[in-house]
Amino acid sequence: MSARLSLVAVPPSWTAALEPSRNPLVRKLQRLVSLTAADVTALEQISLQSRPLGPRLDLIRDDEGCGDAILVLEGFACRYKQRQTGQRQIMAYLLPGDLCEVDVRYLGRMDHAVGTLVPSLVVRIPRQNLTDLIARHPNVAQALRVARLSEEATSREWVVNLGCRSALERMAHLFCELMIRFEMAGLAEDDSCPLPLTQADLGDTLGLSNVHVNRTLQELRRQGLVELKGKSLRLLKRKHLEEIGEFNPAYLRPAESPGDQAVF
Amino acid sequence: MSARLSLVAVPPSWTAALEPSRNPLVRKLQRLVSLTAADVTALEQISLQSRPLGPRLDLIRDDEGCGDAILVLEGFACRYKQRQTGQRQIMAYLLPGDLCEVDVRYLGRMDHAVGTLVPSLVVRIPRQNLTDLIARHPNVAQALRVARLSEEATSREWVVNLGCRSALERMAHLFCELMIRFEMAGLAEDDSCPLPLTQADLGDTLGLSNVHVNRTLQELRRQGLVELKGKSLRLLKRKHLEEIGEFNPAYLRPAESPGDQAVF
DNA sequence: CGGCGCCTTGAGAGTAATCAACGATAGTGG
DNA sequence: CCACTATCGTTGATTACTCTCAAGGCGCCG
Repeated sequence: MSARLSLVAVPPSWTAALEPSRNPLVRKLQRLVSLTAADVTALEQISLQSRPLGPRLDLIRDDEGCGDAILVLEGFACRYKQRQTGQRQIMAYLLPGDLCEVDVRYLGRMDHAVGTLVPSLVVRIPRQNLTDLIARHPNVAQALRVARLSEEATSREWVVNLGCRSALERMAHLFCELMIRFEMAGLAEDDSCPLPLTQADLGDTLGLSNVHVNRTLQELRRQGLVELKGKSLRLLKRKHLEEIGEFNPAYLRPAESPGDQAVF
Repeated sequence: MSARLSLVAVPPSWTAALEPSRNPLVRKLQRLVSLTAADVTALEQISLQSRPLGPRLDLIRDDEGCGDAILVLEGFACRYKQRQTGQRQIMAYLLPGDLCEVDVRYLGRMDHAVGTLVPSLVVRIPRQNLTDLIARHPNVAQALRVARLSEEATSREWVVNLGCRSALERMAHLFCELMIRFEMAGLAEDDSCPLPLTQADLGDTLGLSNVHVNRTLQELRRQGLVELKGKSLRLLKRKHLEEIGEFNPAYLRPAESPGDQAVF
């Protein structure tokens, strides 16, 4: 409905391709490659079968054999592993616009789960639909490949974060990363973005206890670096925060001048 | 030379495709998909320009803009990040048979380095050669995609390892992973494989100090779980070790019945 | 033989975990 | 509208895992 209103409000010369889409997947991919109107329509088409889900709901279980992909449109989901001890480790966040491919077909059974952290709007995309989309829309295929490179790099960054940074540094790095990712999905402004996670969720992400997350957050606040209230995060001294976390956004953003085609 | 001997020893009906290759890349990919003789020849062809390199040598620097891929034939290399503090975190190992694509063309400058840990035999593959190989050999392309899924999963496993496991558990998990990876490259037998790393290298992998690596190793030895001497690792109680590390090899091995084509 | 790199060991410090309790907040039902 | 309850956030005290610093030993290579 608001989409139609804005169509009325803007000059009629604006085409669908130029019109900024409300779809976070479209917004994200448009930052990676240029998409045609047909590409955008196809992406919006595939996002139609969305379902609202509650918090803490599994989308894919550890032992499940399904090969569907998951697209998050709103909310916050994650890949995570539950240990026998009860400990949970979050391996990756799925923000609005993130498409989560599941490798179960090639590497045996799933060894981790995918689930929502907060109430979310997600689409389950049958593998065949995704295959068709990619076959018919080479721009989209290319954009998805680049997005995947970024996901891989993000995973490696998390290894570094967990492996050799202190609690304060880890949290600073995570917050800087989240801000950029929300910005790329068109969901952040003025150095602030949604952060609906609990401190326990952050702990399971950063490899810290919830108590220590709390104290680390207080330290960040005390230093006037961040503001975190009402499920919203604001970076007050972004440069400083980036220094603390040794954060370099190169792994999240496309190169200035895109290079060759991704090979595989 | 031993290759020619075995050719003599086996029935003449064995073709080049059936003859087990000495090339670790071929051996690895053959476990993922079936390759034709032409596929094998092409892979061996691309491995010809190998260079022997000393230990601790950078193959790709942090700020380098090269888009070549790196193939390790012998030795031990890694992706790593050097912090300003001097700390190093290893993000991934490159074992014989591992092909390391560098994403620099899509995501700005390299933000980490790739280098040898010990004397190694590596090939620098120009991007164009890799593109050609993949275009002409769909089986190889498919195998490389599957191998990449496995690398991604490995990265996520390392996140879990660093995020929520104790020193002993981490090390147990890493050793189990290494054993399987060497087995897939045809370089392990009887639960033992090469491990030419120093304790400092292990520390930079596991997020532990070299002192604590030493003590953790002693504990594993004391419990009769592993034997580590002369740059060779042997798992004495593999099942037990897998339990300690909660190790599930699913992420390293292909599914019993391969599924559809990888999508992108 | 000397030097260097690596492994080993001891002592002390520190970061973060655990345990426990209390306060704040929000959603629920009477 | 308010009490009730559950979840989440906060705080203090204690424990422990791991780090840092320091020194000595061992083996290897020039």
